[in-house]
Amino acid sequence: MNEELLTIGAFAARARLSAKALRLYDRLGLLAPAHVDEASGYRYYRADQVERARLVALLRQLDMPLARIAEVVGARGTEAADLLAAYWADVETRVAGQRTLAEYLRGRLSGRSSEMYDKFVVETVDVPARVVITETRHTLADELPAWIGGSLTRLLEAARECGGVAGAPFVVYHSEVSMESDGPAESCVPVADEAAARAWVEAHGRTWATRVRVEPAARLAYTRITKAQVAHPQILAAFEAVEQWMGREGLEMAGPCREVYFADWDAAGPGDPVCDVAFPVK
Amino acid sequence: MNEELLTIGAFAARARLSAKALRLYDRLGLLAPAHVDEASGYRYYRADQVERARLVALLRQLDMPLARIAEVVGARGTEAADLLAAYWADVETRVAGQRTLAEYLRGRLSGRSSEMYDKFVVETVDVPARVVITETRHTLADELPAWIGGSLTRLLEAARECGGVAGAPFVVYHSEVSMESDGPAESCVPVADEAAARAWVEAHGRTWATRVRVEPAARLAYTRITKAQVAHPQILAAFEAVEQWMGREGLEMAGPCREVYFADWDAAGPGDPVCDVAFPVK
DNA sequence: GCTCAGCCCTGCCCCTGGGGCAAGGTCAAC
DNA sequence: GTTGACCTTGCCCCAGGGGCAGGGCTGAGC
Repeated sequence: MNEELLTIGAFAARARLSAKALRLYDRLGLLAPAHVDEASGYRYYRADQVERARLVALLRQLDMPLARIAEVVGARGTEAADLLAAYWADVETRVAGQRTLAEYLRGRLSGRSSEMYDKFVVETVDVPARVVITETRHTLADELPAWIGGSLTRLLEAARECGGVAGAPFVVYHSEVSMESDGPAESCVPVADEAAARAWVEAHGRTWATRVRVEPAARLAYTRITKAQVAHPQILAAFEAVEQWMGREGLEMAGPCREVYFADWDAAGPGDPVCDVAFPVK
Repeated sequence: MNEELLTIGAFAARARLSAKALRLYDRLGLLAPAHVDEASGYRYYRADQVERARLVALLRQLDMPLARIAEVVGARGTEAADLLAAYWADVETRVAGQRTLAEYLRGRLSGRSSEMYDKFVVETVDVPARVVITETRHTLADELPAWIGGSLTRLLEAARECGGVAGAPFVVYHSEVSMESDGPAESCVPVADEAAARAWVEAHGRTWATRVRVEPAARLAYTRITKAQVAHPQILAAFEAVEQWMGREGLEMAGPCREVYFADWDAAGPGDPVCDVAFPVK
């Protein structure tokens, strides 16, 4: 070899990685040694592989999964920078949500209820019985926003042929929707004309399993949240706050929780109120 | 039972947790069922345990380890809020460091070297040979700042009896110090009087394995960083930047890397320059 | 050429926080 | 009494390695 080859230990020291990690990366095809002795199995690395190994090590410092690291180090040109930027934007989004939740929990654990009221103002409102057209689906939390968007768009369009939209669209969670549990969730749009709705569903409702039902009158305990708060996990703080408030007020839950979208989602900024997180109470 | 007991499935639904998770929390003692049927092994929970379970679920949304969650839910009064605040502050610190590193890497991967120069200006300086008193220790990255602080404090005090401090203290990394690899690192304080230093070490140097040596003259490639940048993992960006610069300039590494602390650490603010990240070059 | 320390190899079990499945026991409604 | 939904334990799986055991390789000194 005219190029000096490094043993795994020497290479590990230069790359700021452990030999164990290098063997793993070899097995995963992320960083293969330049040469492997067939008889002994010894791995030998070229000095110019240090740069790639260093990059892997630095990306691991960002807790990037090895699969995504493989994409980054395999990308050409500015694509690698774009992949990194996308990954880091995801991290920042997640941390921002967790930050909101942490602030809420800190207030709750400290027992200073004034801080809680600062964060979530809970009130009640009576809503009459209404006819709604609905779609129901099992989905996980990460796909929920996309499904809600599509579903409400379809229902709002259909509502025009059912006497028009007669109230704010809402989504009912018949069971928990989280990263593990998949609901079901039911998106609902109130319409003015029940007969027209039943006719429309009869004619067009098969594609998305659209149904018509009467949402009974209820008293709702709710808190108003902003567009930025409508996401996991920070929205859990709002649900929690309403439930805590119900407990303090001695109100019992009378049905599944829901999110009421009373504003134009697309036109709203992150800080604008767009949604009420609500529970039916007795 | 006058209190209605919930089966694990019903309890899981109310608590927004999986039955699997509840069994794990039971085994870890984090959330024991109110009653376990001896014959069947069935777990039964009281409705008032939902609150604790919800809290666990929310803390898990913050990626808090179960061991720390156990501390939080077991704490009384405002202690729980303090533990949460401490945990979240750790997270924010870590993410802030990763954010800095991510920004550096994005600039590097995008290939726009101007951005790199914006972030790290690398220069060279010639330093003469000097007599230093040193302490050497194996330590991991998380304990490194505490050790550096204590060690340099001790050495600066000792230096007063060795003719005084004759230059900026520095720390030499003879091998990688990270979360996995433990160095060794060597803290050094230049002193004016070699004979006095050797006498002092002879008399008092056993406690901390203090030694005296001559640091040879060298040309250093270095970049200046702020107090906020002196932490893992973001400081790795500075080391990387200097090495990249050396590669472009055709300079070869001539010894172990080091951090030179030229300013008063305690008096500096997060944005003040306090440290040079340096490599000896040929 | 021999020896011995220091590398290196593979393989196995460990960690966290569960998910998923199989085999079998229970419970409640019909 | 049956049936189907629910519950139990136990085992294997994931990432991203750490740590150790048992054995092979290599190179420097003699």
